[in-house]
Amino acid sequence: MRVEGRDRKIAGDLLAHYDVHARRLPWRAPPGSNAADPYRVWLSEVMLQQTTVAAVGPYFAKFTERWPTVQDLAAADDADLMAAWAGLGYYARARNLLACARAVARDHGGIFPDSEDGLRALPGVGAYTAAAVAAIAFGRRAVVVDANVERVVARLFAIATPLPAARPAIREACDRITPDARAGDFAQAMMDLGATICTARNPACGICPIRADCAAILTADPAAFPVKPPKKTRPHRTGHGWWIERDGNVWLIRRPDKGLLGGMRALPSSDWSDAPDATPPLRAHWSTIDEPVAHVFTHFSLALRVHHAHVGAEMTPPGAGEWWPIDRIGEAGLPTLFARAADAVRKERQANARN
DNA sequence: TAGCCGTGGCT
DNA sequence: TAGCCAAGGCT
Repeated sequence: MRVEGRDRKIAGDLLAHYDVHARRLPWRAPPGSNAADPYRVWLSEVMLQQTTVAAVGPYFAKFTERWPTVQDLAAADDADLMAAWAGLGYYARARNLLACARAVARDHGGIFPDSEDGLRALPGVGAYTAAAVAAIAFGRRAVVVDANVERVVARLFAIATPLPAARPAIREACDRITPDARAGDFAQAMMDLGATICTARNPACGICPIRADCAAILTADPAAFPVKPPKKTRPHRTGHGWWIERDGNVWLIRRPDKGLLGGMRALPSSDWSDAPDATPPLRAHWSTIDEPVAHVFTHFSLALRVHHAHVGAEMTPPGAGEWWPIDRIGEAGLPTLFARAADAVRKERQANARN
């Protein structure tokens, strides 16, 4: 697609602004250098999927220190990697991250493919991530459309069609304004703009570097773009979690790879339904913590009732699992729901000790 | 294709 | 406070 006229001006103005105001982020090459490491770009892009820059920061630092190259990551132990990801959410990303690193190491000699198509074929790399890595790490011209770009473009051209029907038009418009040179900087500039100025709520149109070319700013409510469909209400569910303790250890299981919190260490638990099975996994003298652990997932909220019991040295719970030292529970890599459950047990323990 | 899949911060 | 939102991918 040719870039000309107004479209060329938009990219020029945005890049000029970016040259001065680009956010300094750990996964970005220093200004003026072309040293973007594909491994770090890919890792950051996966971590940033549906996740804020602030949340990613410490995880990116931890991962790149522990696994500096894609070969190091490919050689990682599955459980170690899942534990390192614990708390960041969307755990399929971590499973795909490992599968992708191993594919790059095994099938590509440890070198990331430098084309969108090649990247797109890797596990966990979709249209957005393939375009972003191709542009940012390899300087390819690629049309990079994430939620930021979607918002910026929808406003720039006052696209009134509701999402997701507007996506083809948004992508076409983004293609038109994407320059042949510096496509990676352009993509990052668009995302910076969406994150800091053209925000979802209360956009700072007064300081926007491309406000002169924005159609939405001429409307009564620029923030009304893009038009979004109504959201469905989130159902509430309940469940039961079981803290089984023996000799200073707690019984942890590994959840199935697919589904909620897939592949993560966890307490044994019921399903999350309106009428969860409250049958304990073994016979013991059970106590129940008064206050359920409240947790909100993407598509439902949960109240987890936490039960705890001690068992004898001869007792092993049914199913696969491991005894984990309670004083090192922080290293188990529990997802947030179960980390909170463990915390609730610890607090109850302390309260009882005072009585 | 629309539902599934985490978490924490902000308003 | 309850909902909204964040550099999406998979099925």
